Amino acid sequence: MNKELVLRLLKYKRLLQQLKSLGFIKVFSNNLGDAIGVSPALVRKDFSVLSLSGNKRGGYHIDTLVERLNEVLGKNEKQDVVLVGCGKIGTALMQYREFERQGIRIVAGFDRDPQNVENPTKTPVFTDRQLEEYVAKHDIRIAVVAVPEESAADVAERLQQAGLKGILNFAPVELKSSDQCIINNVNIGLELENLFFMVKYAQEQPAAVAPE
Amino acid sequence: MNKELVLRLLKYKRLLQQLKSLGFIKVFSNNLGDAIGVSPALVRKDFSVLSLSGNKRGGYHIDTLVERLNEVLGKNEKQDVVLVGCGKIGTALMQYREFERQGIRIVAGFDRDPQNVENPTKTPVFTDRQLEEYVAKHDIRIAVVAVPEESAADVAERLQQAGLKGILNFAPVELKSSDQCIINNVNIGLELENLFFMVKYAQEQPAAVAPE
DNA sequence: TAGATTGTTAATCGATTAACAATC
DNA sequence: TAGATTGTTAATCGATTAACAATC
Repeated sequence: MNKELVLRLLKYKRLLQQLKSLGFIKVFSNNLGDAIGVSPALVRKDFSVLSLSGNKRGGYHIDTLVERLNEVLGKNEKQDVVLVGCGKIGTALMQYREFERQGIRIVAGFDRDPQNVENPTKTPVFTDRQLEEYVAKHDIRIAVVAVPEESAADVAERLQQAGLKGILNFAPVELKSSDQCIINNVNIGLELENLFFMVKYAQEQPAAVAPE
Repeated sequence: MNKELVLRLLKYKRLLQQLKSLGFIKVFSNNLGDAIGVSPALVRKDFSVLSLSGNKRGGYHIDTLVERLNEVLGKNEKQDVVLVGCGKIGTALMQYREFERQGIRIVAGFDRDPQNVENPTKTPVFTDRQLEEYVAKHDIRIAVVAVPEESAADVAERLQQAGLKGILNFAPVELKSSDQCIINNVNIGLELENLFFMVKYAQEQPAAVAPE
């Protein structure tokens, strides 16, 4: 179960739910492959790993797929997270509609200086000194980190000490996963620099580029 | 030149600049490897691809590395971008300090409804009807997209029509690169769902997890 | 010199794909 | 039946790593 595979499964799931809501009943591996940008063979392989099978002629039954994907990916589990760092990015995330749509809820924010946080939402924002207590009390497993670069490493350390199991990190530092805690880094600046380079390079050497 | 390699090169560059500013003169492949989380062999391989060489005993000279990396990655090129969609995430990005630190500048924002944009910055926000004109006039190559899911596909289409070469997409839809235009998707919800799964899975099957 | 590190080759590894028999 | 699609195996591909000779 590597990250890429899981991301594909999540994409299948989203897509299938959409198809279902549009009234589709079945789907072929090449439809799915086209839609998420992989080969039909890989789609079939992924499904076979999940012991999902289709019909030799009629493709896959969407309901069955969705059901099994929910089973594997864990549908209605509690998905509560805390947000550490309520600056511009942080508060934007507090209002991010997509989270609730995916069943994810930011239950509390923490900031070094909660007074200064412009918080138009109902989510409470506490001083970061209460972090450990809150996390323990509410059995929080996952945190979103949106603090400045300087504080990121310390915050991550504290979160791991507090027993958190997963961190989604927006600070522009590459934090490393440990056995106790899995960290996903979203490095916006890096993505954009990468894009600049890919574009420049594609212009110089039209043939040699392999996006994604 | 695949994406992973470019990301590593960007990370080397950042790290080396930091080391340099701390007064370091030289560095070994295993220092760099540890720092960015890859094997020393890969570091040496990457450098050898760039025809960078070190000293059999004394490691690599930081100045030489930085110089060559700037050469390859294109140091002081103009890095102007436009922002399409000035909602919560969009305006947060307008104020994102890390961009200017990396020499990236958001020169203009566009929104369907510029009146409603809370814009505490000097960056002008225009109506999206002016997008094509602005982009042509200022020779903009790259756009950051932070519009709602529903509009993302249309906006991407318009941007490609307008001749943009690269898009960094924050809308929760997977947009696909074409020959004309490279698209990097940053799907925050997906990253977080992924994290939830990885954490759950790691708990269930401690041995079988491979983060990142 | 002895020890350490580079540079590079060959081996490994894992993921993806081609291809095709099975079969609806 | 003829045609299309699955399910799976073996081949391919590319990236990473192990290992070691070269050498400072």
